[in-house]
Amino acid sequence: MGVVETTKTRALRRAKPVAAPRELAPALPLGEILDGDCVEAMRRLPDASIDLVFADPPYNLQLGGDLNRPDGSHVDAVTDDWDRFDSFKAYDDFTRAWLTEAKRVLKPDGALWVIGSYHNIFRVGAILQDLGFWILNDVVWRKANPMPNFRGTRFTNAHETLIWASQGEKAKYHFNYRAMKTLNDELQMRSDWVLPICGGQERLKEGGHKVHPTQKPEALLYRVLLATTERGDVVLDPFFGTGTTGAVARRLGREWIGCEREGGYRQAALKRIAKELPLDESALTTMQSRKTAPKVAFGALVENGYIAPGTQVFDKKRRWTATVRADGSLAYEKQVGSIHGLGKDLQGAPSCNGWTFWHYEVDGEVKPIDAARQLYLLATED
Amino acid sequence: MGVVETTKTRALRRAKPVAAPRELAPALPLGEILDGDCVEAMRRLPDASIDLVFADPPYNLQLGGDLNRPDGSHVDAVTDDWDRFDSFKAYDDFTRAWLTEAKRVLKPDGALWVIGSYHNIFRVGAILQDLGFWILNDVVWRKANPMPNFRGTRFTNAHETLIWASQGEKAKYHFNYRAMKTLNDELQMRSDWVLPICGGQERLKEGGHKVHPTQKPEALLYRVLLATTERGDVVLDPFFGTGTTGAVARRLGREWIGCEREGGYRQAALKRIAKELPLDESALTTMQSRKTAPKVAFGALVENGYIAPGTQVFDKKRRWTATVRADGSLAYEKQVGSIHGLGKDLQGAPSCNGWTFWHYEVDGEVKPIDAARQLYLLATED
DNA sequence: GTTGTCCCTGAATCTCCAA
DNA sequence: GTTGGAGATTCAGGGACAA
Repeated sequence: MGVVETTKTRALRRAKPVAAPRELAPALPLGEILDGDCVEAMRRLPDASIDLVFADPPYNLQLGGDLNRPDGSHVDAVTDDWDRFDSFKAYDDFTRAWLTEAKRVLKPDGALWVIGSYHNIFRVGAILQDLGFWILNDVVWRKANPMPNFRGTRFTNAHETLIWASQGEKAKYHFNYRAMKTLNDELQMRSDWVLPICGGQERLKEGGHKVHPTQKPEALLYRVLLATTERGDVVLDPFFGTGTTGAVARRLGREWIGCEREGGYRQAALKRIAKELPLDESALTTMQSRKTAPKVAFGALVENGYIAPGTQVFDKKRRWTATVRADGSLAYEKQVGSIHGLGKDLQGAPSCNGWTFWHYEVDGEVKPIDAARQLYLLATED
Repeated sequence: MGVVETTKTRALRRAKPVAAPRELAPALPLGEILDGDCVEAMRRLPDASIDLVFADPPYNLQLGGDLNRPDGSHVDAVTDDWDRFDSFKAYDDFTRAWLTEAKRVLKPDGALWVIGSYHNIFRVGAILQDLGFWILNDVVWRKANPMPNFRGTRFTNAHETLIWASQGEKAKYHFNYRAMKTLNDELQMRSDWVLPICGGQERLKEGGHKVHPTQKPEALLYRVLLATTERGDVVLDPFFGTGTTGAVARRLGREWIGCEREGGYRQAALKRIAKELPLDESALTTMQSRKTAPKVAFGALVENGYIAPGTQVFDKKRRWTATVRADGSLAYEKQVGSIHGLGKDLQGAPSCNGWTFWHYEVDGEVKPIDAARQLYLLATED
């Protein structure tokens, strides 16, 4: 077992040139959504060709009748055929089949993420252990705004579980420890992540109705991909849906491949991903060493979309204009640092409050980045 | 399936008199720690005799010392050269054995809690589903102060997972919804609980060393028992350790039975529990949900003068104003019905809680008619 | 522009009891 | 076993619209 830390050597070896990624992997259908059953689709991929599998399989919810809110309104539940299985046995067979293919296509140092709820995650976890995957962490997505339990019969089901696993006990894997620590205010990133559910502008809708019943928030994929892939890595999502994985992969400069049976989802995903703009190089370079680490949770603003990676920030007199990078660090020419550290260095000052020093434009207005922090604090207040 | 709420009837039926609990359940070794292997020990208990099982099973898959096969034979020490199949197989057999006994001794409306980490919880969860247990919630214990990941190779493992399950899909179970809501500042209790790990005064030590490596915090058991048992219920802990379950059960006026092989743990547990003082009756009275309060017919309020016949009642927006009739029915134009039925019909809703839907004026103030019921309940208590 | 209110919605295994 | 009536039950965020 062992972590392959992000090193320049490794980045050079693994990262595919942005200009011509296909030259190094001619057989891979990068940026394509494979039609049909995911097991069959994965069979078309070569062995040991994928860096990361992210899977959001059907949960097998086994819902009973209708459910109404106390105000009488009806809850729009997941009733799709793709979530129905005849028995645990049928679900287990299905799970074993797709996990087996996932294991085959993954590189020896590749990794797997699966997300699920208590309906399915225990079965998935046990089966992936049986297949030889080695669990590295289980991660809890604590929903900031879950649906309540309307009848007062149980605890509010306020979280979902992700499993992160390597190819085996002795297998290598990739973990961007520094980037995670930077993102988490210089504290180690924990196994519980508080993130809002997918709604608002981010939620894909057509004719006023949600396109997909279980669209995942981009912030979740953002953290997964930033934590466990490098630029140019190939990410496979066997249950692509409306393409959250593809959209975030493209934004972060990762290659992606999807599998999806439903034509409607495929169309929506392609349209969505086409609109996504890859971040530029300097925004994507994440922290490599302790020395350059920012000391604040500026990264959380970036992760949650309050400040986009690539945003230009500048001091009030516009003497310096720096670029926001994906992990919340800033880059100015060849200098890199936290919002505080870089501001201090550029001014040659003994210290600097980056929150008030750096500004950005929002809706044509210049504001200190502290304004974004205030918005974030308001939104995440307990 | 269904929640059996705390009713006076049920409390009377279930609760054993504090003075002489054994008279009603002479065969149960209440307040005792059974020696030996937990499966064998549980075999000594009668069918359908236990209200709640709380289990904190061993999960070190590399230690065979805790493993016995279902036939009673001992599993040899697990060493590195064991292949993973044998290791998982042995753990699964062990898990199936104790869960099978747990299911047998539980009453039809009893429930099971298990706590574990990613090493074992997926196997335990899948097996208990296979045995017919019905998962009600998975609950995340989010540790306020987890041990950091010293080597920076993974996410800080900052949580453990609990599974709460009933005897089956259609089985009844007990959930003190109102008590949980009260405990959580009048918001529904969620499936993620933030609690500190066990340390300080609470942590049992002997000669400066902790007595048990995985002693659970009492706050965790407190919440579990308060949420899913009543006073006088019998709680069984098959992996008793140093007796956190017994200590909290005693404090909360629940009966307990433990199983523990290690004499040292048994001694420490008995000593600890003896020091525990049961809370007095008034401290143990928890918030009752409306469901569990004695039922009051709206007609009784009219009959007793809390609402006069002829009173005008209306919804919050005053879309409809109805008249209270002498028998407790409501009349709106040509429609007549109960407080619930008429509210439902007028709104065209699938259902309606008339107590909160209808309002009336009292002393110039608009109040829901539920206010009158509260007054009535106060006046007729005991 | 700002504040307040109303309305809608989200992977949900969501009632009990008598007849 | 089923059926029907009585009765109990919700949190946070976003968008639209009014004041």
